[in-house]
Amino acid sequence: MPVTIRDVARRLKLSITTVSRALDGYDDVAEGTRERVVRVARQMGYVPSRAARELRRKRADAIGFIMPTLKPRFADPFYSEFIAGLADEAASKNFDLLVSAAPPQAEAEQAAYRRWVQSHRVDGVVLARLRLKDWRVHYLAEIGLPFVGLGGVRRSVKYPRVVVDGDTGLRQLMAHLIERGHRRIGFVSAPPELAIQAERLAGYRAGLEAAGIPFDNSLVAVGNLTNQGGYQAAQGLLTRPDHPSAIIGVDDVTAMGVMRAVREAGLEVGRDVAVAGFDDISEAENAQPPLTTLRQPVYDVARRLVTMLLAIICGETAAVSEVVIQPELVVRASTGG
Amino acid sequence: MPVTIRDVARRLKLSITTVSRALDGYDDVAEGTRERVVRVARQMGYVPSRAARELRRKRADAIGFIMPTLKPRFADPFYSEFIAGLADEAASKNFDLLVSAAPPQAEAEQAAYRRWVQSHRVDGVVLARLRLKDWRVHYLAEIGLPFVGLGGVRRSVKYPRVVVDGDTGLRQLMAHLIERGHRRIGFVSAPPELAIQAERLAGYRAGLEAAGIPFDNSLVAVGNLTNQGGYQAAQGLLTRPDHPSAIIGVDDVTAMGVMRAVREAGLEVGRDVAVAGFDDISEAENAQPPLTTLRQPVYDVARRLVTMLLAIICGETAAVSEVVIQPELVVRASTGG
DNA sequence: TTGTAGGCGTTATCAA
DNA sequence: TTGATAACGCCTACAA
Repeated sequence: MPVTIRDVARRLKLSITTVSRALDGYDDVAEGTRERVVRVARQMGYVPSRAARELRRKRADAIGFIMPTLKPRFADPFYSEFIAGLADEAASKNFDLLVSAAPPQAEAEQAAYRRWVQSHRVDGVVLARLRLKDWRVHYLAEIGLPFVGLGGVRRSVKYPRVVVDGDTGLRQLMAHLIERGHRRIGFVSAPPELAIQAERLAGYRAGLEAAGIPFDNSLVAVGNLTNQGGYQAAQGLLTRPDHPSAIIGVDDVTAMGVMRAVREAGLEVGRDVAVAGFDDISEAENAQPPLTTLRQPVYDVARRLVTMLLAIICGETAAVSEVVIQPELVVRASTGG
Repeated sequence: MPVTIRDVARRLKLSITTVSRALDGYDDVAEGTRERVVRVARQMGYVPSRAARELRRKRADAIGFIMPTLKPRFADPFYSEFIAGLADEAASKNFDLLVSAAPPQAEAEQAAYRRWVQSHRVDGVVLARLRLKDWRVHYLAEIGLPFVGLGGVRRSVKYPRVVVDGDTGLRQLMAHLIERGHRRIGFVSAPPELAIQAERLAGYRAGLEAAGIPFDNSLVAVGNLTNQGGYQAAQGLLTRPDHPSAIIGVDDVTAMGVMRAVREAGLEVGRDVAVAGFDDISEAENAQPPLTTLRQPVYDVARRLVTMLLAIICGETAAVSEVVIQPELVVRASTGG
């Protein structure tokens, strides 16, 4: 049986009210009493019951994150780092992190969010992999559950977010490739419904335009953010006689698949075909050849998101509602660096 | 304001007792009443408050997992898949998964576990990356919080676990390499305090013995389960004139670092030096050359662990307390396959 | 500055 | 088969 606030009060011959207030740092408690209370409470190993507190305060002291998973096998390295960031920042503020998993846009995804919302299990959620039309945004806004998003469209519903500027990032990357002499640059995209896709494709197109190169739709192949998807899409691009001399993957995982396709086509990455990605997962640096990419500070972004979310939950209506982070172009050998 | 059990009772002109019992499926409720209760409750959108239930039942309906992280950057692909498995299985049983992160053996790790334990935030925890002497095992056993472990020593305290048989796995891998003609086989280990390390090293040694090759301690280099660690350790092994003709990484992440070192030494993986790992993370398959490894069904292992844990929590003292899973040798080009 | 008491939404005990 | 009622542990008006 854990020690409760009553036990502490009894021991001190004080009321539970006083103990409670002393522990919570109210200023209407005599300094001497507060010290005694704090000392004895700690010594007795008192820890408030979160269930009771939650019931009373109607706050779960927890936030949630639902990982977008694609069966049967899911191991996007992005998310382990992301979750570590969420967890660390939440813990530092004495919040817990609940994690669930669901395939995007499936019924299971709705069920997962609803489960938390309806049972008041979390005080807020972090959204990742936002879609251009995302039911989650409308749903959460409507029911009034605090949430923040990693990326997302700027037009529609406004919500607090951290945006890693894929548009600008891709312009830089394009400039880099064009400077290297590439004119036919392929792009293996994400599913079109994703916000990052729209943003990064825009950057890709802007990069072409800036160099006066006309956009050629046949150089864009659709992937699915997996290695396999990147591989297949790149194969399509490479089997053509006039294949592109450079291919950008919308993320690193995709780009790794692209590299595989290039090699299997009997071409050398970095010499015959330049390849680049987005994220800078650890795999990128250790690839052969190392992958040029746009680095995204995933861990820090995650912490930042939690900071923003907790500010909302705790009622500090922070003015900052959109943080834009510039990805860093990391040039490696895959683009002949 | 969410609808409570009182609202449902009032609407039905029943007592909250009856409603509660009807919803929980007790058999002392008239069939007709139960149907009405269930229908109306659903129609009113009633969802029990988890906080209240938790307070009353003294069960959190949640399990916890603390990711072992190494700052400043953490992105072990193993854990995103692992967490997906934990989350899916937990959700299917209507449990939530709490995730935290802490560097192994640091003070923060103790703090993280204690936080959950003392405030009764979780009904049980899943342990990964067990150490030979692991304070967590003793701590949890002592306070009586249910837990299960992925791997771990067999001798000491008994606890329910899933073991991926690294010993047998490494024997197979060794047999494969020896059959390929390798006699000088290096091993880049994990930190010695880890249980998987002891187990896999034992398999390595047994493999040597089976072939009548004497154990040479200088062929074992210490890594740290990171790419960088594998890289540096392998460098040490490769700078010697009589370098090994094959090097095993204690896990895939390590092996990827080994491959990098081999290439940088001007040698070709698979031809000059064979490399193999353990886990079969997606990176392994897509590596250049693809990495021979021992496949571990991470997602399924995670689900299994949760199943075992929930059985304990729910009082079904399942007889099965140790599940042994055989890893599958996947031969790829990195060992000249 | 401290204490009394009511209630958060459930479940469980005991009567009816 | 159903209904009062008492906890569970905490917070917070309000009273002293």
